[in-house]
Amino acid sequence: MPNSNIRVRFAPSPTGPLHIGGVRTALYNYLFAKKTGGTFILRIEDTDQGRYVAGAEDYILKSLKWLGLDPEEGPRIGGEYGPYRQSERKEMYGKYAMQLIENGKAYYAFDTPEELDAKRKEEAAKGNHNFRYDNVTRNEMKNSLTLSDTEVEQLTTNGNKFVIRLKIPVNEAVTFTDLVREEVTFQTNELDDKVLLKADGMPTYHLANIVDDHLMKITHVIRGEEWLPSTGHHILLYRAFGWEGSMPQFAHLPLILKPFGNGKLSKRDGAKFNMPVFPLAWKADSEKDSFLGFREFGFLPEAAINFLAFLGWNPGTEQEMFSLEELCETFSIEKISKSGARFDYDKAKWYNQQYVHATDAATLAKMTRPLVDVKEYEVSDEFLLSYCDLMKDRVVLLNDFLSEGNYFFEGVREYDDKNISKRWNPEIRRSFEALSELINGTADFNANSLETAIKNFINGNNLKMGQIFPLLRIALAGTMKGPDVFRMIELLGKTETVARLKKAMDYFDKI
RNA sequence: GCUCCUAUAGUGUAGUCCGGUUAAGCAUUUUGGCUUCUCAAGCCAAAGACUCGGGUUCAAAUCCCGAUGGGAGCACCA
Repeated sequence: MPNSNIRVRFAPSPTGPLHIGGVRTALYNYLFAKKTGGTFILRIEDTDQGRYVAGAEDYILKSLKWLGLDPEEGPRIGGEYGPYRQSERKEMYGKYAMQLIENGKAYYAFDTPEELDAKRKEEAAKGNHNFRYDNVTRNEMKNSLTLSDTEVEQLTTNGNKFVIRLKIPVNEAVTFTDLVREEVTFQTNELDDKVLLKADGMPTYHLANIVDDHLMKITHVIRGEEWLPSTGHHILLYRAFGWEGSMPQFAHLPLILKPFGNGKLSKRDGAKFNMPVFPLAWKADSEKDSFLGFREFGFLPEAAINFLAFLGWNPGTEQEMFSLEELCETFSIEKISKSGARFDYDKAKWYNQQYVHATDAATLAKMTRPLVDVKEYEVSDEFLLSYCDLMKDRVVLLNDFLSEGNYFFEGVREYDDKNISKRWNPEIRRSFEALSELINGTADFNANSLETAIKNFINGNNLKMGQIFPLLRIALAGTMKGPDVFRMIELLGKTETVARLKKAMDYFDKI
């Protein structure tokens, strides 16, 4: 149960997969709610029927779930302020729009999209490239301000199409205090008469958003900076409704910028730079509209959260690792930075590595299991557990568990020829044969006793470590890289180790 | 073009409100070293920044003004 009246909402539009900027907005809303003992609400803003994408709502819910950002109210969850899908609230918006018509804060407009388009082109031809439907131009357009009552009467009945526009007052200043940007001012003369209710009877974002935030008793609107320019309209709307007294406070978040070059991070940047910009995979009809997510790239949700939290916020201390719970305790809007943050994929990977290192092998094994199964490797849980324990220090992304030690699962596919030919000779071959015997004869088959036995063997035969270990490693793994050889041998097991040695010796002879 | 927002190393940021004890801290990245059978990890070290120009002041990254750069918005999309 919430123990404060603070209510925040995350209000995505189901037009496709939720990008990472949206996820961060959700995160900050969630953190603020938790920090203040308030309520985190999910509202689906699906007022544009043309842009609705099936599966998008599902995707949003799944993404929040994966990240652990569970809304307390929302579609499929319920709550006392529902419904939480705007398409299901359609009737209310019309009613509120009418209220503004009646008190003179809004008016009917009958200009068709085609007419408006033509008007814009006409103005552009005259050199005026920013035609606005505003407190000047509305006097020469087709609307209830310029037409006679009878004409308006006719045009609004009999199923004629019209929109309702907000009547922006002339020559006023709208000032508000943004929680991250301090005082922001807009001149009403610069604001256009936004459409509130579309010809299809659906509200635009502006109307639906204000009505719902009011009805849902939202106290703080935490959203992306792209909304800052329309906040003037929103405040005017609150005023028009007479709701200014209970208007929520605004906090506009800095944008997430492209990792390289200019502009804000876009969904195409993921494919372009081979990095995830969505939480989960999204499958579309076409290849180019399908994307992998943080999860598929091998990120732990905790790491994604920690990384995202620090993109535009920091606690002001030197602590960098924060669990979701710790973030809930530490988060504060005052610490949000004002300027856009570049998407730093290196830092994201670093966070993941830290989390992988801090996670116990059993948990990692559980997460690696599906990856192993996809590859159709047949390995026991016990093997996978030891494997994860052995390899986790050299893993950055979960998928590295496969690539870094693929030789464990599929045997050696390729030997490092160059490093073999430098070292291999008949004398060493005899040592290897003896070594193979030794390993085969080791009763207590574990890394420690193997180490003692093998080192004794090397010393006892006047050999040097450098003559044996590199070749031994290549024989078992194909490469000079990898974890502790003795632990490798232990994990491979006696039979497999001896078999690999035999195969390797035959191969080495041929180089 | 117009409106609004913003400006500390390659990147993310601390410090800016309440000017001096910090010729700027942390992390990442890069480079080098230690460790080690190798590769990682870990540890140590190095490199690297107050956008510019004016002012105010004994003193400015910090206050004021201007310029420049960057970003967003300007739909019957959200």
